[in-house]
Amino acid sequence: MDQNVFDDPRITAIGLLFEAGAGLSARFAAQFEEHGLSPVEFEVLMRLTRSPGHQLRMTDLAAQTSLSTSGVTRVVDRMERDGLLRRRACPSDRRSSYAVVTAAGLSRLDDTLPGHLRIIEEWFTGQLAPPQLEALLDGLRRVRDAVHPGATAGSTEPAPADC
Amino acid sequence: MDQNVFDDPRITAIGLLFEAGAGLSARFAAQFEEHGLSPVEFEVLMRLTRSPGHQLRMTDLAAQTSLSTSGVTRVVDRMERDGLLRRRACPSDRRSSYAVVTAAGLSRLDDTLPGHLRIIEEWFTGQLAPPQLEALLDGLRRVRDAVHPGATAGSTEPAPADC
DNA sequence: GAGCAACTATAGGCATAGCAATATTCCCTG
DNA sequence: CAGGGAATATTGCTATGCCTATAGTTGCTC
Repeated sequence: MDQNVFDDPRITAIGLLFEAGAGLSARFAAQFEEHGLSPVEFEVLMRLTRSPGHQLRMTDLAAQTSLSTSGVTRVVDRMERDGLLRRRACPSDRRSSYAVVTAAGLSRLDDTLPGHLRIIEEWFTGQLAPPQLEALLDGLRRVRDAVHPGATAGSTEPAPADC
Repeated sequence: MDQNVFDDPRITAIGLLFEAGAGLSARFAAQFEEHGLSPVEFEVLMRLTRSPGHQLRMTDLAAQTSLSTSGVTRVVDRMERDGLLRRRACPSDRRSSYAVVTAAGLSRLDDTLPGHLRIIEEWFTGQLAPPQLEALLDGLRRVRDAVHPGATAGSTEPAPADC
């Protein structure tokens, strides 16, 4: 085992990226919890709400989050039980069903977002001078586009209009 | 619900950070699996191996990873069963025990690291020109230091010499 | 030196999420 | 229009990790 590996600039770099992400994640999770949401539930709420009609097919929701389809089934189960979402059958394809954000879901997201944005600003974007931030984001964009797991909003084709 | 929220630069920024991280994580996980390691196991192996004596008390290991103490107990259980680690009692404090990397653990890490470094380079550091990368890392360092969960190597006081 | 609070590791119970299997539906091909 | 392969959502099983409780140890205070 070569001890020098730990000083490898690649190890340093990836360590920075993940430690920054972990620190932010922890703060996000704490704030989500104040509003009765888990990180995954918040993500689902965001993805659905930013989609046309505040809805998405289960499969598409899975593709846009880090969840598997069975994971989506279960998260939607929970959120439906809590009244944040409801399922709606797709009239044109009886295999598909849509997860739709309810008024309660929108309201919950409304309550949660201001604090969320405040945390992002306090611990991330506000830590850097504007040009520094731009440079950081440019780099991240580059990496994101390279590894792109297809998670960018709108990357999947819009759902059929009749659904 | 204000649709403009989704165009908020803070949302964009945090999205970039997390999508980049998620894409890299997925690739790492696939490569770890080729070597019979989970991401958490790799992290444990790294933290221990970079520590003096290739060992760390359970509590310190928990502090340096994203795991709780009970989580560490169980990961070390598995890795000990697989022969990658062993437990060693601390002679000066009978409450504590150390997780120590075995020869098999070092060898496993040796096998895994080259591919890991290759992935970092291919999808992260190699995606950017050197000055771009420096700018990105400067920004990340700034954010990391702000949110610092105390995970930086060597941040915890060195273990008593007799342990 | 007896009592007590803090610390350390572990075990039990619980929640979450992935994989594989399943049932249903769709669509294409002949 | 019949049949087979692909797609969709769900469920069972399993693995993982957190929270809480527990047992043992330490060190401080009186």
